[in-house]
Amino acid sequence: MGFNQPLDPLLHSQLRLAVVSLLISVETADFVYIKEQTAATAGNLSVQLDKLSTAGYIAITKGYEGKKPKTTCKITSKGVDAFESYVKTIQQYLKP
Amino acid sequence: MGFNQPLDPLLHSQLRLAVVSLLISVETADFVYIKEQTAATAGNLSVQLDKLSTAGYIAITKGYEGKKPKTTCKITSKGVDAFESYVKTIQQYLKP
DNA sequence: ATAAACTAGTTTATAATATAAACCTAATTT
DNA sequence: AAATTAGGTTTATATTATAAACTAGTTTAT
Repeated sequence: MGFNQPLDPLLHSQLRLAVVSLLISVETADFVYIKEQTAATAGNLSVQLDKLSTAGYIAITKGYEGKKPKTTCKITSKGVDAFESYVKTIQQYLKP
Repeated sequence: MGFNQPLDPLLHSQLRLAVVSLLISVETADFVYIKEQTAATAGNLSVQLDKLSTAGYIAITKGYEGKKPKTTCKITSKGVDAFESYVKTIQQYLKP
């Protein structure tokens, strides 16, 4: 219980935290929906989804809905673990 | 109550959040103590204290203890407000 | 008394991040 | 068929965080 426990840098980013938080609550969401909910720009979202995916925090599936491309995201168990751990850690900063 | 409310970028930094959180709990602390508690490097701490001070979130007093320089920090009411607001905002990301 | 090491920081340089702007491909509308 | 829209990705730039190097002075050892 101090002020020196590291906060997972992958989650300590407004947009990535919002994405993971959203995915935890809905379990699956597509690019456009996430973009709307987080009010992010498409470019930024694309980059941050990539990072979360590379880290294994989310799984990205690319497919089509009719003729339109559709990118679907789902949180992984690793992502859930990381989020829960992040929450515990930052809570210590919030109520000391 | 969504995933798009901005987190004060001044507080959404591990070290600055730790500093402000610490100062809220102790009311006054010197450079060396903050450095120990947060396990920060002196350079990083110096920069981040400066930013918090410039923003008016903390007040920095430079004096001497005997012959040694002593930098003392204290949170301001603006800093308290900002911290409380930050806590409320990030809580919405943490328990959606 | 002087060199070596230590304290308390600051400044500067570098690496990492976030963001926006520009771009791409295909589909739809006019 | 030209322009617009949808769904993204890539690239360039600005901001941030961090460490490394440096400054100024003090204490300790020689």
